[in-house]
Amino acid sequence: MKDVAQHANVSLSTVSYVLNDSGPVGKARRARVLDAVRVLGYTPNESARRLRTKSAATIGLIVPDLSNQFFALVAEGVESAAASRDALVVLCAPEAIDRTTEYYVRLLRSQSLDGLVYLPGGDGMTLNLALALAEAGPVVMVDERIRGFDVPSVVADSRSGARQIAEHVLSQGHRRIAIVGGPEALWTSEQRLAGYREALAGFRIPPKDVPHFVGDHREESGTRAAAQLLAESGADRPTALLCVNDLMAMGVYRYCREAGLRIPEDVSVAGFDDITVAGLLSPGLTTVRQPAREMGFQAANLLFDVIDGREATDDEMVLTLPTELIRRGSVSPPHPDDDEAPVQGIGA
Amino acid sequence: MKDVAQHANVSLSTVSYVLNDSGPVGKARRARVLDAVRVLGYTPNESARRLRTKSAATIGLIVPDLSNQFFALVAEGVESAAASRDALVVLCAPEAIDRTTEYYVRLLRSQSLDGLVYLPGGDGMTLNLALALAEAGPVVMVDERIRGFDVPSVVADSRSGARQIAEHVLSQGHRRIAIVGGPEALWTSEQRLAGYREALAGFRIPPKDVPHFVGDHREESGTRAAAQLLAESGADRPTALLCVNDLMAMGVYRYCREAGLRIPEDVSVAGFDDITVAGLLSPGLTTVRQPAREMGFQAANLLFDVIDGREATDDEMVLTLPTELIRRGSVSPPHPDDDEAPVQGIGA
DNA sequence: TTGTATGCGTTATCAC
DNA sequence: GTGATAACGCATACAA
Repeated sequence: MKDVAQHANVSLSTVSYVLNDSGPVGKARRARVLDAVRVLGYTPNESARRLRTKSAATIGLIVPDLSNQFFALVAEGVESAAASRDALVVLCAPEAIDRTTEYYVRLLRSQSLDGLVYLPGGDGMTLNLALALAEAGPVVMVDERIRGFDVPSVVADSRSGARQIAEHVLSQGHRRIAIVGGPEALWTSEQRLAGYREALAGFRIPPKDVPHFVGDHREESGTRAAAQLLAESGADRPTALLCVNDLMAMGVYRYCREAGLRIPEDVSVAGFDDITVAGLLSPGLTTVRQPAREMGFQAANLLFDVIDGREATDDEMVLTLPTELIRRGSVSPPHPDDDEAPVQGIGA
Repeated sequence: MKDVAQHANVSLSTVSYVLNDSGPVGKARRARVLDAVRVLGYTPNESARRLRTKSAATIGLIVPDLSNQFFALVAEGVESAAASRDALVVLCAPEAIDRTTEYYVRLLRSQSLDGLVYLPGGDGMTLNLALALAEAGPVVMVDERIRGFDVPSVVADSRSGARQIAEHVLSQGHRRIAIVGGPEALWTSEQRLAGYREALAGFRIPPKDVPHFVGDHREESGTRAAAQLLAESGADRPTALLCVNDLMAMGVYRYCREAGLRIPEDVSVAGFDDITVAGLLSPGLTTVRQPAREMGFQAANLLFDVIDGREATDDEMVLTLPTELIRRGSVSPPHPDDDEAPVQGIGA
């Protein structure tokens, strides 16, 4: 920068002025400076700028698991929003190494990140973490909320989505339903459960009659769920499985394939998320679409608003994006005559 | 830090010394400093440190598309390696906004990133970009290489993987094969093509007899490929499709489903990557597994080696990880009697 | 409108 | 062993 000033015969401040037009400067001089910048191939040193301004034009993104396409899409949305504002995104995928709350707080402070987009994973400790984080700097949450602690957040309308898909399943005639849920601490798990239950209640089915498996959102956990819920092949076996995400529904598919159960003839399956594969499974997975990329995008924008002081930080600001029921082949009316028991009857 | 020094009754240099043990310091004083750090909750200012040391403990990751699970896994690997060395990863997903070569160069320089892991996408301009980048700082490539310009890179053994899967298909009896390729500029496309051709040559099938569609690695492109390659239902219609990645194979599945073609009865399909969904499709997709996470991990480690001067930067250092053929249901012997023409014959 | 001077929080080079 | 002190590259209050 010194060189630039010299090359343009101006002082350092003048250069600084034109670079951030933070001060008035004559046309001629400005041109000279710009020229010098180009000629010398000058690139401002962001580290110095940060040190001086305390702001980094950089946000952090905490995401549990990039191999889950839903999360990956949220990440893309965040990146995209950041990019459109020339901000950087530093990626934190805690899955690999175990990071402590302290780690993130230090990250936020020591790197002088402007803020954090926080997409809580499956584990616990989210509350403490969020608390500590929000204290250390601006934080907005995506896809999840934490009860009792209101940071701004953008979520999808899980509850209504869950209600819709459950109603769809019920309206097909299913009455023996089981739920493959997510980690109990999560707001989304709770919301979707609530949505399911609303629908169930509408059909006068008491919660006690609805088995509930607690999964962890991963495929393998869906397989375990199916193994447990579909094990007994008696008349009590559920005819439909409501899964709180597509990955676990895929796990159910896997189990069914291995167990020789047909979808949807033997059991109907419903998912949540509408990740790409949902449409490619056979049969296609009936699910609820969440606008993943959009959620990430909005979340980042919200964060920038908070950072720029356009929103009150401690406001209980929550953006709820609409979900959409996607009907495909994995849900059909139940076929009682395909159940083992009746089959025996026929055989007799 | 000043506060810490004061609280511990030592000078700033002493504090600095204990914090990076970059100098000898008495036990008592060291203890006092550490204590003060804890009490005051001191967090070093990384911006200042960077300014001073010119090193950021931060690398950049350029990745084309996070919604492709293969890329997402590579990203996870990179993140994981970085995390284990307490380094940060800034994410760049160029898909969203169009970034110029210049942008990345400036990124590398102005943010004083220590280096870049570069995973080229589908588009062109990779050569110029890589050139400019490598000039601006340490760069290692993952999954791809650029001919004529040797930066260190870690790749999977695409060629041998492609040969294996093609041989598998051929050994099932297929002779009318078509290829769903990737962007022609990419090294992987070329390698896989070469692998296919080696196998084909082994079975005395001239390249001219093998239709070749140029895709872009995205699912939709696979659908188009299938539409084109499988359009004519005559005796010339290929009985097997070799796809250079799973996403496009999924596109083929989609086309087949909509066109009423059965897999593998009417057409066998082979993929590449072995992303999660490959095993969940019906029938399972026969494909070649690439160690995606491992590739990212190794790439980041290689980058750190280069940064730390443990490897010659301009060395043609390339790490080739093994691939593995995964046989599932999407490839079976051809069923000539299922072809339309013979069917007519039978009907007559 | 433009230049000068100071400080941001660290590290590193010296003397002590 | 330890402590002053000078950069690092930039932004800005203030003087000119």
